[in-house]
Amino acid sequence: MPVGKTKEQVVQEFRTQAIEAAAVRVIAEKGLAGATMQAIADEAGVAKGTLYLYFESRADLLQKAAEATFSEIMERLEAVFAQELPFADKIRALVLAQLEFVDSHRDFFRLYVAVRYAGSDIAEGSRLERPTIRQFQTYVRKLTELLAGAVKAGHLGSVDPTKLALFMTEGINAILLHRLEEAEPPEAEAEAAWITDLLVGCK
Amino acid sequence: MPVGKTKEQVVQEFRTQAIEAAAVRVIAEKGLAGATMQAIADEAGVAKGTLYLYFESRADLLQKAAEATFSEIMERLEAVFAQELPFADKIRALVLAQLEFVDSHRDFFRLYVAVRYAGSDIAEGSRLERPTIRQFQTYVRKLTELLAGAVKAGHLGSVDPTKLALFMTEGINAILLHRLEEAEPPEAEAEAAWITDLLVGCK
Amino acid sequence: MPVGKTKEQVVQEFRTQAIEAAAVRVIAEKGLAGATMQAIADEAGVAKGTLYLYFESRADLLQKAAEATFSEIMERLEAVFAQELPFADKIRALVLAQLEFVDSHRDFFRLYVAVRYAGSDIAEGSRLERPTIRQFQTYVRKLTELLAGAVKAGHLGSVDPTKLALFMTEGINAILLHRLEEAEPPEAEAEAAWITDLLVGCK
Amino acid sequence: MPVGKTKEQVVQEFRTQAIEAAAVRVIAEKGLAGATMQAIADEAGVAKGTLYLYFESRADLLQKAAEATFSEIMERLEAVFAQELPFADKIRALVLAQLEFVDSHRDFFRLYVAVRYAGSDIAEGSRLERPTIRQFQTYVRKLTELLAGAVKAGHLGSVDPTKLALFMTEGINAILLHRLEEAEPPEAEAEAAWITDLLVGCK
DNA sequence: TATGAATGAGCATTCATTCAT
DNA sequence: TATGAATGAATGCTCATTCAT
Repeated sequence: MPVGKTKEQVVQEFRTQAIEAAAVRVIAEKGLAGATMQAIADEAGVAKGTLYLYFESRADLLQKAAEATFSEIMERLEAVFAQELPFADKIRALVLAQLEFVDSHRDFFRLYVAVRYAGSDIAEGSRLERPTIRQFQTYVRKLTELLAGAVKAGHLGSVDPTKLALFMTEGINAILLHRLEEAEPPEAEAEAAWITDLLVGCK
Repeated sequence: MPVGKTKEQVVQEFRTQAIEAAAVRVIAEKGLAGATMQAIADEAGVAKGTLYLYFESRADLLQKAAEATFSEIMERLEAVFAQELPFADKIRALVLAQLEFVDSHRDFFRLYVAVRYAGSDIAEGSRLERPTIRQFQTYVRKLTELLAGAVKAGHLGSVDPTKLALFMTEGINAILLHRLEEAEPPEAEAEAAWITDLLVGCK
Repeated sequence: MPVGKTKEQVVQEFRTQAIEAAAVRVIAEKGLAGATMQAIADEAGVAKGTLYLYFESRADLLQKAAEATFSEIMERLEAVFAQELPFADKIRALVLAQLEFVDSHRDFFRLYVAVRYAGSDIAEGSRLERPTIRQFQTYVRKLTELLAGAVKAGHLGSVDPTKLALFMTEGINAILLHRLEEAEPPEAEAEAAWITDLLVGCK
Repeated sequence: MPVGKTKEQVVQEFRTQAIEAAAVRVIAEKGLAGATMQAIADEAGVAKGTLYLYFESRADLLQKAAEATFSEIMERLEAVFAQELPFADKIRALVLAQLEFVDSHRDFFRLYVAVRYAGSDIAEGSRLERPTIRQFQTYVRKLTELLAGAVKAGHLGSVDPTKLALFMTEGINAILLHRLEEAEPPEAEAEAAWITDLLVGCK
């Protein structure tokens, strides 16, 4: 196994991640418009030109930074989906996973919002592929399947599972955003509980 | 009665509104970053300099455009709040009002999102007042009061009404956004019905 | 004599002078760059467009305003030149006239300076004729003649009278500028006396 | 010793001076209002954006350009002040230094005048420090001290030394300006001689 | 590979000038 | 004659991107 090559790849990957993380921090602090290449380079402790060795353009960098961060939370959610759990417990676990992630990654949300809602301000038009959105859609699809199963099993009244999935997702986001502004947010578990009750307590 | 003066005011107001509407369309089409003064002027069919006769700056224009659009929907929602209606019907009416507004103002949402989530990219820092956000908060407060009453009256399980209000609001937004992308969205009434059931069917 | 015509001319002239005076005040207060057409129109209490009924362009307006103000002081100096006076007394009278004019027209100097030193910022290139400079040159010429006579008569050492005239003129300006910044400038007579002594006391 | 660092500093300083020199030439040719960033960049043979790598703003650039040029002549004058010379010779040497400087820096005067008289058109209000004016005042103060000593020693009649210093300075400027327009100006020495006689020959 | 000086297209904003009323 | 809304060229400035070192 060619160790040199591997070492290079490791370095490459490390740099890439460090820059993406820097971008996330800058967006969190200064907003999307404040996330200039210079600001990101400064935060990452590299020169402006270096960014172009790892990313094609600003849009590409922001895109990938978003992707990376999304991947992190998606991984956790996938883990929950993979567990064998009763429906209500699964919902609660999903909500909890999101709450905990946001609690420990307060920077993340600004980026989330930037990508989710100002997408075309990042990627020129809707020309570029938006893997981030695809990740989001994957999540929604899985949630939809979960809900569809629950409807069939009689755990839920008969609603369009896709729409309920969307409704839930954004509703949870609202709570996440609200938590970010609360001085002392309640325990994540308690919060997950009432949200679950709201959704699952309905017949 | 100074008729001349009135005429001027009418023209002034007309122009102001036309420019605001143009801004909303541009934001809808090109995003916040694409809403340059030139683009807005072109869309409005006036010269760039003319914008500055009616607005102090780009931030002011975007702010006012957002305000104006928000005011339109808030008016409808206020009307619903003012009606004497059973709780469930009121919720349904609120949801319906939002659905109908978005159905007939497809441009609106991009602006809504821009203001709600990228606010600081419009107004430098939080220096400028953000009346739009205040309007939004007014709505949330009224909804909160409505929900608090319902909790007290036993129509709802015991949840934090503020959080439920936020949850509902964003959940509804998700459905609104989804409708925008649907080729043939279902009847607004049907949609309002299941959302209401979801929220109110819980005990 | 066609009275109507005359009346119109009187109004025309009155307006012209009022606008020129407004321009002088604005320059005094805000500097040359701050003397926009709008600012001048506001100060004059007329609409922006009206300025173009009396002047061809901003350059023309500023030019004429300068001319008018220069004419005022030139008139006084001409009167002194016309008097029959011994050399030293004439010099003293000239200095005194300038001191008194500046004392009572504090706005004037800013304009003087603007025209004298930033000429090409008023008139595009040096394309436009500069009557103001001509007025200034007329004054210098007359002073030169006076000095030439004094040299011939032995009242002065043998210097180039043109250069002495320029030297005097700017030297006096320095004193005028300095007076503008003094809280309680000395009597104009006293000032005129030492300046005259300086120039005439030389053999 | 970090040679690399030094090299960078040298380049930095060289560029800075080249741009300042370009600014001086543009002001000399087109006046203050014509000295746009584009014009200065063109004259310097760099792109517009490059100017902002070396100067914070247009005001900063013009300010520093003025400062640099002023420093050059001030250095020469300081050298004269530092010499042990009889009063009259010192005056003559000061006048001569100014004449020679202007003879070899014909562009300078337009800038001098711009800074001296239109200062507030360069720096918004009196917000920015005006080191240039301070340099000028330093010169006037030193000259004032020299003159005060001469009055005490009986070389001059009893005049206010400050005012005489101002008078001299501007008077000399007039001669400098006049020289600029003369096709074949006389020897600088001869000119310095009569000016000195004028000032010192008075008792 | 890493740098950061240089570039220049693009932006918000101002203001002299025009012209329909 | 007087107005001031409309215009758009021009300005100072920013920042994504390139490239010589």
